[in-house]
Amino acid sequence: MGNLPEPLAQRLADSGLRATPQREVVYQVLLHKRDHPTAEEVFARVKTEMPGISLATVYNCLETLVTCNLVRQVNFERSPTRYCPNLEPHAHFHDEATGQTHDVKLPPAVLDQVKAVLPPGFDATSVEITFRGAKR
Amino acid sequence: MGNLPEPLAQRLADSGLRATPQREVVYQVLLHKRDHPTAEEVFARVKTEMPGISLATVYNCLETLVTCNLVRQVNFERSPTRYCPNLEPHAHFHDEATGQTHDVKLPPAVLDQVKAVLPPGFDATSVEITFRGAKR
DNA sequence: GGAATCATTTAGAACAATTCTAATTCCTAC
DNA sequence: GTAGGAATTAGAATTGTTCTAAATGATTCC
Repeated sequence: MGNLPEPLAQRLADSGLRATPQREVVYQVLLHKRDHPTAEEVFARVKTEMPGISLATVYNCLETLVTCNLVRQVNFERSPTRYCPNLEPHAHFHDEATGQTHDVKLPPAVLDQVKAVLPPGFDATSVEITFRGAKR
Repeated sequence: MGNLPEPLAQRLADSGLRATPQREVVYQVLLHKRDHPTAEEVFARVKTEMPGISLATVYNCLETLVTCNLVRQVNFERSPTRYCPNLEPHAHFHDEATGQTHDVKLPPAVLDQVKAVLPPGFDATSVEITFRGAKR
């Protein structure tokens, strides 16, 4: 609602951006109910407080918050699905410079360690590990 | 888990499906150049051998191969991007029954172990770990 | 061997999520 | 206050994928 937890204005300013009402409301909505909403869901929630806001603005604000490192996108970037016939357990390394995806061998011990972070009651059928970065 | 062409007919039969020329060519194309192609790229490659094939069929074949566990999709399921204001290092657990996404705490030691699987020359700026399964 | 049945393929339309465009409004500095 | 950049907006456009309905192909069962 009205009050912003100050990181927002500060972080935006650091990036040379303004703290607008729309950005504040979008950020508040994300902080308020942390159920990993989609852009459409954020839009619906924001509209109850700011009925005039547009979907495009919600997308813009989300993008801004992501670039300020205040918010993470879970399903990362929107690119076509890729297919891989390698059935061994492996991670993927996505080279942001070239757009190429490389397989990275995943030792069973590491995979076990990763699976062990799940609290009781969480039964995973699959794990996906994806790195992004640049390859020399 | 060999990569010979033979498993194809067998795996398909196991699932009550037929080994059609289209499915064979799509699978061959994936085996032949393992650069994680998109559906469009597969389509382009397959057309050189089977000019009449349609894009819809390529999508169908890829889906079939995925359900037979002969191929993995890298960018997983096609659903809207989700946003998360939790900036602590954490993994995500996607509950396939409810569609909900939960944060899972990621101890620094595990994160370090995971980062250590990268061969020299791979500089990662981020890692994303996603589980899928069901929560009791 | 021929009809009945079912799987598969196909072209194109439909769809959903997102991004783009161009016009407008809003700030912030001079 | 006015110029200039930043942000917002509605709606169109784009992209990747799925759906639909018709045509084709393979199997089964007499």
